Amino acid sequence: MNLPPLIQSFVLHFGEMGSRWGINRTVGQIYALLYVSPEPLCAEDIVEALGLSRSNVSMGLRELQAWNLVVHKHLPDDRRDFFTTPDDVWQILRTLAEERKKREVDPTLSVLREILMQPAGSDEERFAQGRIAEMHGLIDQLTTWYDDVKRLETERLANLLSLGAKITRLLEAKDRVVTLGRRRPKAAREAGDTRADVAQAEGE
Amino acid sequence: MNLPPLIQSFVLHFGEMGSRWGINRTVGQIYALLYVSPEPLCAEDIVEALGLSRSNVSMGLRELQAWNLVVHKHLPDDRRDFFTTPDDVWQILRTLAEERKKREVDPTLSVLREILMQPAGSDEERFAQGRIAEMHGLIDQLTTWYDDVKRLETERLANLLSLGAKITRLLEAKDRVVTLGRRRPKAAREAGDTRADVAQAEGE
DNA sequence: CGGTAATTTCAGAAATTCCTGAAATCCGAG
DNA sequence: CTCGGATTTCAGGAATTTCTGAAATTACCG
Repeated sequence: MNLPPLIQSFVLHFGEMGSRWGINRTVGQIYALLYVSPEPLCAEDIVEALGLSRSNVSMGLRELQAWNLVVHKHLPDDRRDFFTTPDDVWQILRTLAEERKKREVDPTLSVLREILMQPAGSDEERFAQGRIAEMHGLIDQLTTWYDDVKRLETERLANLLSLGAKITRLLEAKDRVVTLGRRRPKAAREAGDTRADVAQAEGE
Repeated sequence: MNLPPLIQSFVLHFGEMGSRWGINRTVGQIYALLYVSPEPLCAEDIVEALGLSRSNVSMGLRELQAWNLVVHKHLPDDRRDFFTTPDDVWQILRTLAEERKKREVDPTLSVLREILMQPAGSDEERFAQGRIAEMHGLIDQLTTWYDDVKRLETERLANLLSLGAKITRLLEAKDRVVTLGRRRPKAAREAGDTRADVAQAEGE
């Protein structure tokens, strides 16, 4: 590996973390390298920087493409493929979440639903179904929330997070806030909420 | 493996998912089994149900204990160790999040901070530091939000999630809502927010 | 068409992770 | 202290995952 020490630490740590989250270490390293590079890189650049075999880099890039994590660029008058990451880290996070949902969460939900449809032949099985239903409910709520939030642009998403704290305090102070907007007609919501709406909804 | 088919599918799927998220397959299976069992199980029960070696089960349970994911029970007049999972799935999720934060997220933040402290010797390194700073910012915001939310009891956490959707609409309609409470003195915040506070803060 | 450079494929080697059985340790009871 | 059941440890074998080099494929160019 032939990199400035500062970049090398990042690449190595990122690879390490990747492998703890089920992502192949070298794929993580490739991503980290692309992430911190000012210009798009071609496969050969990556081979030189990380000291991997050409074929390994090829497989890694293909993996990253399959995850939509990488942007493919063509320079004019150059047949090589160049790659970068998106500029916006929030966008990267969204993509990662989306892909993992598609590959792992959604299939899990349908497996759980299938299990819940099966007839239980014993108390043991009935109990298990109860537990599985709880888990299904949890995942379902989380994904519903996620579906809601994922479309937000970066800036709004960041805002929502920093707001999270304050909403928390509201909830602690006053349970009824959760009825916010729940019984108001669709048309009114689409017209845009205002501070008055908030106060009104809370007061219901 | 010697289990009712319904439970077996769950255990197998859970093990499979575990392994995709960096958790050893059999550890995942052990957890799944404990999760759906109405009574605490001892190591020998697990050996029989899953067909693993006794030592493997021992290592798996120790791993789960290290992650705080398992509840240790002692029955009177029985020297064996029995294990269950917490009843509340949200609590399980919290524990999982907490442990992963401790082991992976926090160390990552400090590695990134360290990298950001180093003097950059080239433009390349300076650029990389900029990117790393963005990533640090992202993780930092997420963990701040998480620290805020993690203390919520189960019911409130569920409420917050279902609220997420509606807050989103507020944000879309009206940016200014994000100033909510931002410039109010600490004492006022600790006294607990009220609707009037919200309206006042927004009006600033 | 060849020629050439880039990329991909894939069988097997290398590395890593996981699992096991045998032995060691622990611990309460007698 | 000794016995016996429960649990843990750990070296090495098994299984899985990752990586590589050689060969194949692709695609552009003259």
